[in-house]
Amino acid sequence: MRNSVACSVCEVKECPILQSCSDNWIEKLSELKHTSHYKPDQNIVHENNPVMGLYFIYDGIAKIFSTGINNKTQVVRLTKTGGIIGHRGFGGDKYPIGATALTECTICFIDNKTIFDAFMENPKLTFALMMYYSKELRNSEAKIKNLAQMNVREKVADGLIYVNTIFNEHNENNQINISRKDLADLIGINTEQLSRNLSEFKKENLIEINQNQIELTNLEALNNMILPFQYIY
Amino acid sequence: MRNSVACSVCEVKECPILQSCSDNWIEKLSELKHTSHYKPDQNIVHENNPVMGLYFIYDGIAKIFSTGINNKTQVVRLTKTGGIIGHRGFGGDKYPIGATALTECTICFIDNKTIFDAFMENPKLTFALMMYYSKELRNSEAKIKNLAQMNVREKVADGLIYVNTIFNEHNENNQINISRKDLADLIGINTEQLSRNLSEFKKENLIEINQNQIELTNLEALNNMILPFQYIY
DNA sequence: CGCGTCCTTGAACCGCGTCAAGCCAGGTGG
DNA sequence: CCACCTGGCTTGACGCGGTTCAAGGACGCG
Repeated sequence: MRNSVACSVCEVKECPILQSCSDNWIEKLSELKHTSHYKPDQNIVHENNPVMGLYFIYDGIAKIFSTGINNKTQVVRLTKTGGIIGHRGFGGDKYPIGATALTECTICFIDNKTIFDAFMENPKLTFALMMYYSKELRNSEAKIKNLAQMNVREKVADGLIYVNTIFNEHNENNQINISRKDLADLIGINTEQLSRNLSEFKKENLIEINQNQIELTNLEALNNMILPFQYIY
Repeated sequence: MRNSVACSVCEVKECPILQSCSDNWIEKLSELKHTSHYKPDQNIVHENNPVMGLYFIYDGIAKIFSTGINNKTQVVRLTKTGGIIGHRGFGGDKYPIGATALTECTICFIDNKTIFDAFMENPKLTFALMMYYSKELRNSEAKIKNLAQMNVREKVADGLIYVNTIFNEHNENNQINISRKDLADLIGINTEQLSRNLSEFKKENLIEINQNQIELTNLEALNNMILPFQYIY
């Protein structure tokens, strides 16, 4: 179930948050953690399950969602290598969200007690996680404003760019591999509107579609579309 | 500019977050902090100003907002006694939001360096603030789902209840004193729709309006209206 | 009294969600 | 190999909800 200690240490050190710990705590965490692999579409966290601890993503991309009235899903965000899942539930008793793998994922789980002890003895760890929260909160509130003020066309452009930053951090090829449903749930619109707008974008040569996979061929134009929203916080 | 030490200590201790510090740090903070008073409508934090530190609300209610495209304001949340302003900017270089007093406010400011040192020497303080972030994040994401899934009528009910929890924590009289504009900006709709829906609520005896001040006379009915959204995270 | 600000109400327009049908690719079984 | 089914994607038509525009009322202030 758990890898050799040497390898585990290496893994913990690769997590930007966890490496804020002191050396002896990194070793400790490497022994106490629990690493698992997930296949695409596999469930990582079930909605409303009791909070058991935190999940640190070593590798892969996952969607975080929450199910609303009449089973309408809202994809809250995507998260990937270096990200955390379950921190929202921290301080509450149930995970307010569910998480599902979008790609192959390697994820490390650390239980409540262990992580709590680590916090108390590693101020830098707590501080690092606090900074993570701070960033998440800014993102979340930016999203509130976007949802409230953008029209559908702008939301689609915004969503495409967002997904692209997750899938192609270093602008590899600007291809994104995500289902229309997930994309629509992320943007907060229905799949039909999404389809319509993607078709328009295609006509305008902003994107290309090959067997349902979207390629952003004119990222700049998409960016310009949402520019007015970007720098006004 | 600063009160007697004794009184200051007392103030710091009254802040639920700050009292997580060790005794000597509480004294230290009492000396280094900077307390100010604000009148209604007075600005506390300007949007896009550089981040100088954190504001802890000793007393009063403030609105946190951010200005979007063509000066459309989004009121992100209200905050009151015991709350924090500016924590969103922490880790960034500019405050992503602005803050304005709604009532008379007493607010204590602690600069970046001081609070950072406090974090490093008081794990419990960092942890307490992290929990505060965690809660804020849950609220923020609940709001995302509400904005995406509620219709206007439900949004108004939700907004009224929210404002009431801020103004009347202990169900004093269920009267809320906030302008239509602020309420509309908080809910994410325009003032006209707000007016219409308030008029409807009035007809249905859910609220009463006396010289523009709203009283929630049937809180239960309002709660039932948004019940389906409440327990589904 | 006149003016400005905030709130309310009405009417018209239109963006977006919903419903319905068609398309396409992949999988299964005869 | 073809027939059929299924699930995801696309496109069109329609109607409702909500935004916008415009005008009028209530109230405070000089």
